[in-house]
Amino acid sequence: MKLEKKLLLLGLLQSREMHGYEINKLLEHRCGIPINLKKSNGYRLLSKMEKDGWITHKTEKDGMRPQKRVYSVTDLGKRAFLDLLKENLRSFSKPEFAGFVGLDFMGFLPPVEASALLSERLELLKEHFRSLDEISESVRKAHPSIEHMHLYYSNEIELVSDMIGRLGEES
Amino acid sequence: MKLEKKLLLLGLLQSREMHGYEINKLLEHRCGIPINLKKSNGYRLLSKMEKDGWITHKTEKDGMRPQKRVYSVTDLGKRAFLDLLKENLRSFSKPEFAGFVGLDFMGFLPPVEASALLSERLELLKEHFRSLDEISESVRKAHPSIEHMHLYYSNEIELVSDMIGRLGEES
DNA sequence: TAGAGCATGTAATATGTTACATGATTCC
DNA sequence: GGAATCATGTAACATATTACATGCTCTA
Repeated sequence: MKLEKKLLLLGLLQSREMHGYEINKLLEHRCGIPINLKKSNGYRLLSKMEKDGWITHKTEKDGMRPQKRVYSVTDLGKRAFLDLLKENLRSFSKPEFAGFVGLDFMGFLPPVEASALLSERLELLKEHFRSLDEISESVRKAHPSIEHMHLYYSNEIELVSDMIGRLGEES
Repeated sequence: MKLEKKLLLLGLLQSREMHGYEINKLLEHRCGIPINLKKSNGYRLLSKMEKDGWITHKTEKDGMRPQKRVYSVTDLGKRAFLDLLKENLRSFSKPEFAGFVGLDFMGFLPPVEASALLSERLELLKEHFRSLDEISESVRKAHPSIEHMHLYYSNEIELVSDMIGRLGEES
């Protein structure tokens, strides 16, 4: 996972220079970003990459606001970025579907209960889907990952709906 | 993630008693299991769950083979299992798609190169898909998670193929 | 007789999260 | 005047992987 997080940070910093807080804000809501990056982990990775010479920072100050460390990617970092990028495109990393584990054990619950629980889940899924769906056409065009996730969630919604339907027939 | 791993272990142990090595063998190849569980982590979780009173073991020995610790789920463990199961069905945990991160940065590479890398990836994807596909109809019927993953991979293959196609037109 | 498999784990390391700390500023 | 936001991080903890250790048995 770590490598993908570095790849993401290097990619973002190459589109424009940013400081830690700014990146964190960007990723915090992150409905359209395929991985999770928490605040303190973000800062840690930036420090690590700076120590490794992949990025450098200059200190900036706007008026009376706290100092910021504005990072930019070094030549070494750009080479590292390309290596990470190639590796990422070339290889296939099995995603983990933690939420699927329970599906195989639904038989342990009465169908009515399982159905109710899956309906709760369906609502959450739909809500998340809508947030992806609201992303503008132009942004999505430039971000194939969002298109991917969009399709994933629409299928997931269909599958869960079907399951609920089948549970209804059983009871 | 940890909770899903415990859920999985408890579920497996309720279908039949097993020892650590056996569970690990089962999950090691795991083309049809939605999460990863490495050997030493498996042993660790079993110890933890035993310490918490969720499972117990009896020691068995077949002939001259090493002793085994055969685990079974306690009443407390069964209750914990049901709680974990309900929580898993009810909630929606965003999967992370580490492999998608690079897709948004393809523009940093010449289309021909990106296309070649994605073709490598496509082969790996197809190979994995075939291994899922070989799972028998009856096993898949009993494991909705496999059906889910199966659909996921077939879509993923299509998307990556399309991308390669589009990159071909660009160059 | 060498290597794979059976069976258990520990130790060291890597990775990630949560809660906490700080101190100014801006908004209500 | 109090809460939210800006901005940085550290410390403690939680989780997971890798490499290593042990020692027996079965197979080629």
